[in-house]
This record gives sequence, structure tokens and C-alpha cells, in this order.
Amino acid sequence: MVAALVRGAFLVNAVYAESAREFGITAQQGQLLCVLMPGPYGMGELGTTLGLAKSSLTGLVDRTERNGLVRRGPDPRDSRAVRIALTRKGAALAERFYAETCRRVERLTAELTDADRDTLAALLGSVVTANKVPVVFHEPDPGIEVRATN
Amino acid sequence: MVAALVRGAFLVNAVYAESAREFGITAQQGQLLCVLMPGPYGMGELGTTLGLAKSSLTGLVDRTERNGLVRRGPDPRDSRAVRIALTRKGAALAERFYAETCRRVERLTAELTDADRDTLAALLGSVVTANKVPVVFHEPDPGIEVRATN
DNA sequence: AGGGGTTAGTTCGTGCCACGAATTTCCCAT
DNA sequence: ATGGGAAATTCGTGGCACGAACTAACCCCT
Repeated sequence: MVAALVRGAFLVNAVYAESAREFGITAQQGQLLCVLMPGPYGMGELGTTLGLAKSSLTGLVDRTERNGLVRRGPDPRDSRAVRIALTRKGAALAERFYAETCRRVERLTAELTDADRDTLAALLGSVVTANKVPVVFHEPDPGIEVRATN
Repeated sequence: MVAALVRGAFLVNAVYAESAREFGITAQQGQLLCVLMPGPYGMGELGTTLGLAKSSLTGLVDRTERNGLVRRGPDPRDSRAVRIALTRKGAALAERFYAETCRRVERLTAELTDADRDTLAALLGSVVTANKVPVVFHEPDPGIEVRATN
């Protein structure tokens, strides 16, 4: 059990990192983009979501901003706070990176039957929610298009 | 499915890293110790097992050696090669770190029934083996003691 | 008003991690 | 013996993560 979880995590990480690399970003920057896909976040929220210290986040956002993928904007409610949002370029890259990463991770379960895949998803899903894992990767869009985004 | 895998990996990683931190090592050094638990490895093997470039490994082994957890020994077969082995201190720490990490990862599945846990282990296990994930974390010792190690 | 405590982010210094390119040493097959 | 390839290390670069110290703004309370 434990070994399966740890090695599974290792595998997913490797795939994630390699996917990121091919898009010219690091895994951490990719994660940041994915978190921001639904909408802007403040630094504080990002810190708790990604499990990073404030000071770690400043640097990550700096580097990602320098790459033109993300933008710091003012928070109308609070002038010390800051809203991090995807730039147009960042949103486009996030979309592509997200899709490609989904494809690759999905392919890891290629040899499972559909039923097994569903079971695995359900079990892992319950572990994830029971442990209150932040949404560092949102559910893919199911078939029907009902986008309100943008 | 994908989201469950990615978030699960995120969760396991966080637990792993926190466990390592409490033993005064980094996640990478902890992983190195775990890989070395069954016996010594050469740099090359370590590289493929951990998925790291040779040059990355030199540094990791340097730092871990500096901490007194690991030792470079000569390879009798090949004088350029090197065998990395746990020191006595490293073996002791590895044992404790491994056990504690197992406890913590296991606790993540606390709310599953035994049957569900078995199912999850089996499914994840088949994904892991189908994708030829190296043994970066070996199976815990089942009850009966049949050690040949050391 | 106007402080005192709190919160949001940044800065700074440190150490770790990962990589590629270049290098050295050695093995081995021809 | 020699030339190709494998095993490691070195070097330089850049990203990542942290804690401690700091600044600016908010909030509340009197």
C-alpha cells in the first residue's frame, strides 16, 4: 500500500515535470498556472494552496512574471494585497500545458479496464478529499461545453 | 481520474517531505537513503533509479555524505566506478525515517475500509509496475522476519 | 483622532537541487 | 597500442524553499 502510493507519486511527478519541461517551464511554475486557471488569487491564498511559505512564493511569482505568464494586479479591497492573474500568454500556455499533462497522466492508466479506472479514481478521490488536499489541479472539463470562463 | 492522481501525488509528496524534514534531511536525501536500504548502488544505477542526471547525483551524494549518512566506496570490479553505501548512522536513520514515513502515508488512507485499501493498493500497484517505476521505496517488511540483509 | 496589534507582501541571506557541457580516468575490443 | 565509450567529477547557471527582519496598510478600540 505505502510503497504503491509513494511510487505512484514518484511516477506522476516525473510525468508532470517532464511535461512542464517541454513547455519551457518548471513543474512549480506549471502548478502555479494550473492553480490560477479558474481565476486570480492573492499571495496568501496561493501560499496555503501550494503549501509554500510567503517568501518562497514571492520568488516563484517573480520568476513566472518575468516569463510573462502571470501578472500582479492591485486588490481593490486592500491596497497592501495583490492579485495574481494569468496574462493572456499565461492563460494560453496553461491551457495547453494542462491538456497535455492530462493526456500523459491519463496514459499512465492505459492498461486498466474502464471499471478499474473508475474504481481507482473514486478511491484516490476519497483519500484526497478526506485529507483536504487543495485543488492544485482541477477536474478536467467533461464533454459538454458549458464554459463561463473568460 | 487525472486530478485524483495529481492531487494524490501532491499529498504524498507533502507528507514525505515533512517526514524528512523532521529527521533533519531533505526529501531527496531521504529518497536516497530508502533506495540504498537493500544494499549499495553505483552512481549510474542510482541515476536511472532516481531519474537524475549524473551531475545532479554527485551533488546529492556529496551533501548526504557530508551529513555522514552515506559513504563512497571503491568498486572492486571497476576502478573508475564507485559504490554508494549507507553508513551505520545512515542505516539507522533510514530505518527510522522509512518506518515513520510508512506510518504517515498509511494514515492517509485511514478512512478507507480494509477492502478498499487492498483494492487501491492493487490498482496503484499495477499502474506502478505497468509503467516500470523504479523501486524508490520498497515494500514494508511483512510480519515474519526472514532478513538476509547485512 | 490616533495608537497598538494584526495582516499582506517583499527583501535578504543561506543552502539545496537539477541540469548541461567539459574533463579525467579507466575499461575494453580491435 | 590505441581509439571509442563508460563512470564520475567539476564548473557555472538558474530555480526552489525557507526563516528572520522589514514595510505598508488595515482594523479596531478607546
